[in-house]
Order: sequence, then C-alpha cells, then structure tokens
Amino acid sequence: MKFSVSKEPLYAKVKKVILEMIDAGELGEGNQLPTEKVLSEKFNVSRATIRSALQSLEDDNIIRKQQGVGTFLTPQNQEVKMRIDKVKGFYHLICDTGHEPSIREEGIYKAPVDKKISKQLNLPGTTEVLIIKRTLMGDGKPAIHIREYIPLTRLTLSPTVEELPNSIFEISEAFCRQRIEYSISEIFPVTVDASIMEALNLPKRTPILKLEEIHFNRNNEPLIFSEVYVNDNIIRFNVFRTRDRF
Amino acid sequence: MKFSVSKEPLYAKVKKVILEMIDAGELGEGNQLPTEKVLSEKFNVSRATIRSALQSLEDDNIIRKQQGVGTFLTPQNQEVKMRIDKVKGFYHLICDTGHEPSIREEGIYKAPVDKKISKQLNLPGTTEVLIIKRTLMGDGKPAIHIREYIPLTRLTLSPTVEELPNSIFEISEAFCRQRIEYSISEIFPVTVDASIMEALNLPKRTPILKLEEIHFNRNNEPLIFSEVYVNDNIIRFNVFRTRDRF
DNA sequence: AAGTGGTCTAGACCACGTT
DNA sequence: ACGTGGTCTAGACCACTTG
Repeated sequence: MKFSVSKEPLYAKVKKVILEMIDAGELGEGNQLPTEKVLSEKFNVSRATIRSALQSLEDDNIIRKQQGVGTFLTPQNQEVKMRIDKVKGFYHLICDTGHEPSIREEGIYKAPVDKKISKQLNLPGTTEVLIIKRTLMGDGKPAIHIREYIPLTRLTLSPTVEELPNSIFEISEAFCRQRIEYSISEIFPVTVDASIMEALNLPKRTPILKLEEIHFNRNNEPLIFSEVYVNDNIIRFNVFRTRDRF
Repeated sequence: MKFSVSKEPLYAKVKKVILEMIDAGELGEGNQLPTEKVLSEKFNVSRATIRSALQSLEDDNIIRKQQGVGTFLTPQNQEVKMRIDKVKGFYHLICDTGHEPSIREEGIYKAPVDKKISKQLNLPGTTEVLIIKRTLMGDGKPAIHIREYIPLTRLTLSPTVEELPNSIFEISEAFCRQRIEYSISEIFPVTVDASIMEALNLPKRTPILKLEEIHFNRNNEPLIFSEVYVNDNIIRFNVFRTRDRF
C-alpha cells in the first residue's frame, strides 16, 4: 500500500483509504474489520497510526470497537448524518441532507446593538453592528434562516450582498481578518414570529429550533453573534452518544 | 508525583490531578499551561500519556491547544456544562445545573405497541411494550418528562415503581439483562399537548424540546425507545464546536 | 488459553506560530 | 532560529471477551 506525499497526516490518508474500501465492500467481512495488527501490516504503518484512523472513524460513527472482541461496521440504517455537534456550516448541511443548496440574500443593515447581543459579545452599548439576513434553501424551499450580527469595530471591509461567501467562517476571514476558532451555541425551542414565519414559509405558531451562536477567535474573544432558525421539515438534528468508561 | 494502584488508566488519573491543580490555581500561569514535555517530566509519565490526558481535557472544553503556541485554559465564563452531545443521563443532568434532583414516578403500564415505535425498534406490530412515565424534578420543579418504551420480549423481570433505578441504563441492565452501548437521539421542537403540559406545569402552546431516543445493545439491536420532554426554563442545551483540520 | 483492543513507553521528526 | 504541539514508530504489557 502506497501513499502520495502531501501535508495531510498519514492517519488521515489511511482513514480515507479504509473508508473507500468499506464503501467498496472490500473490508469488513461479515461486518467485522481485520484486527489492528493485520491492518497495520496491510497498510505498512504502525499500530498507533491505524488506531488514530480507526478512532476518527469511530467518532464519525462508521465503526464501533469492542475491547477483547474486534472492530465492527455500524449498520447503514443507523448512520447519523445530521449530528448537531458535528455541524461545520449550515450551507454544507443542506447538501448533506441530499438537497440542492442555494441562498436567498435578504439584506445587509447597520443598526445600533441590541442589549442582549452587546452582552453576549461583551460590547459597549454604543457600538453599532452589521446585520446580515439570509435564508438557506434546499431544493428551492426555505430550510434555515440566519441572522449574523457583526460589530462594526471588527470589520476591516464592508461587504456587499454580492460579495458574501456562503459561511460565517469565510465572512469572518474575508471581512474581519479574523479566524473563528470555536463556537458555542445554545439550543431553544421557539414559536415563530411573523418575520421568521415569512422567511421560512411556515404556518403561524409552528414550533421551531433556534440556535444562538457566539463565534470566538483564538484569543477567546467573542467575534460574531448568530441567530439560526431551522425548519425541521427539511433539517432534523441528531445526537449520538456512546457509553464511555472514564 | 505518585499515583495509587487501581484499574483506572494512568492518563485518567493524570487528567484528574491536572484538573485539581487547575481548580486550585496551581497550574496555568497566565492561563497558559506548562508544555507537554514539562508536564510529562513533572508527572513522570510519557508525553503520549500527557497528551491523552490533555486531549480529554480539550474534549471537555477545559483547555484549548494551539499548535506552535501552547496550551491554554478556557475562560471560566465560556465553560459549557450542558453539552447535548455529552449527556450521560438526565437524572445526573439535573445535578449539573445546580438543582436538587428528585423523581416523580407516574406509573408503569403495559400497552400494545404504537406503529411508530414498533418501526423504530424493529418489532412486529403485535408486540406489547412496558411504558414507564416519570418526571425528573429540579428543586421540586418539573424539569424533564420521560416516557420509556420497553418491549415485553426484552424484559427478564417486571419492575415495580419502587424498584426503578434512576436511569434507563440501569433499568436496562437490571430488568433486561442488556447493556446499552450507544444511543441515537433526534431533536424536535414541539408544542406541548395536555399531558406534557400538566407533567411539566407549563402554560398552553409553550414550545419545548423533545428528544426521541433509540438505545442499542452491542449487537446493534434496538432495545428501548424513549421520549424526553425538556422544560427549557430549567435545562438549556449547548453545542460546542471547534474548527478541525481533517 | 488465545486473541482482541487499550494503555504506555522512549525516542524521532514534522508543522506551525512567534521572535 | 526556536519552541510549541502534531505525527509516527517499534515494542511491551494490560484488560477484556470468548472458546
């Protein structure tokens, strides 16, 4: 087994190859993978590297390991695609559901900062924020309505509607020159108000999921606040939990 | 540094000691931890063991590592306690919010299986299920209403209300002789119906979070179905996401 | 008893960010 | 150039499940 030279670590390449072989049915006789020792010999890497690759596959719920027994494929019908803790961006999420993604831009405004948001972002009450409203569509149907709140003090450039990238991560890098390192979200059930109702084309009083997100840079400073409303007719979130020992 | 003999792995002990030292303010001068090399010498363990301990602390959002820079404490006010992907049991969750937990038992019934549930648990439509209804209270106020559905075919003993342990994991082990290895949950926003409204003491039309959970044994067989209704006045869920490279 | 995954070590080199 | 965390190796022993 040979691997191309690149900056990607070995275990990541091994992971990809194992995934391809699983998909091709070449691995997992009777749903059981070869032992770690056998795999490490087959791929000419150390057992530690194989374990890194398998660990990553287990995190993705592709396989499951049992000490003293072996490594097994997770049944296809139990694959969990929409894990809420694995969301890397909502635009990409639309694709993952098998829908054709598009974005309906609904405007960019400047406005004085709301009290709640100034508190979340640790801002003085006098700051202004840039508000970006957009709805992500799946197959032309409204799936996720997002409102981003970016303090003007963070902006190095003012975006126009045409220039906006798909995700808040790209927006932050392009217009704030700041990299979002991590995000903390709070999950709420809410009843839609008139504007959300309209954006997502939902009937009155529909209960929907709202996420309130704070995005941080590597200095632990809050950069951007987001409100995300999810139409659960199109997007449903899952949680996957395993028993852990310590 | 010495460690007591026990079956707990070394990295777990090291993790605990590091946590204690962080809480005592003995580690993290200027919010930065010593380097992995220094820590491995201080604790007399290999760097790999230190890395396992730190990895676990990073998963818990206690620390954050930056390649080429160092390891840093997460600010206290950004600690995320109620991570929905880290829930190990709802009874324990009440404690974590700082509330005094108690359980209000609301009965054990046998009933024919509902079509939706028979599908989720892969059961013939003729099976009967045992339904356990209970409300978890925080400081005497209703916080979480749970309905467990256990196929009678899985039961080796019939529980009485008095015998019920706190968690579904213990119930499964005691009365089904089956260990729950992992669970898959789906998250819904719903409007409370009359019975939930009463159980959680909420006004009409309150939107709340519902979790539908399937618990599996190690053979990937679905064992138990649970419906969980969460009063978000008391319990609020969070998601924590970091940027990952591969 | 045999075989699996889990833990641990010592040492090496690489990739990244800062100086 | 330097120091940090990230990756990788080879080998050893432990803990767990099954025959």
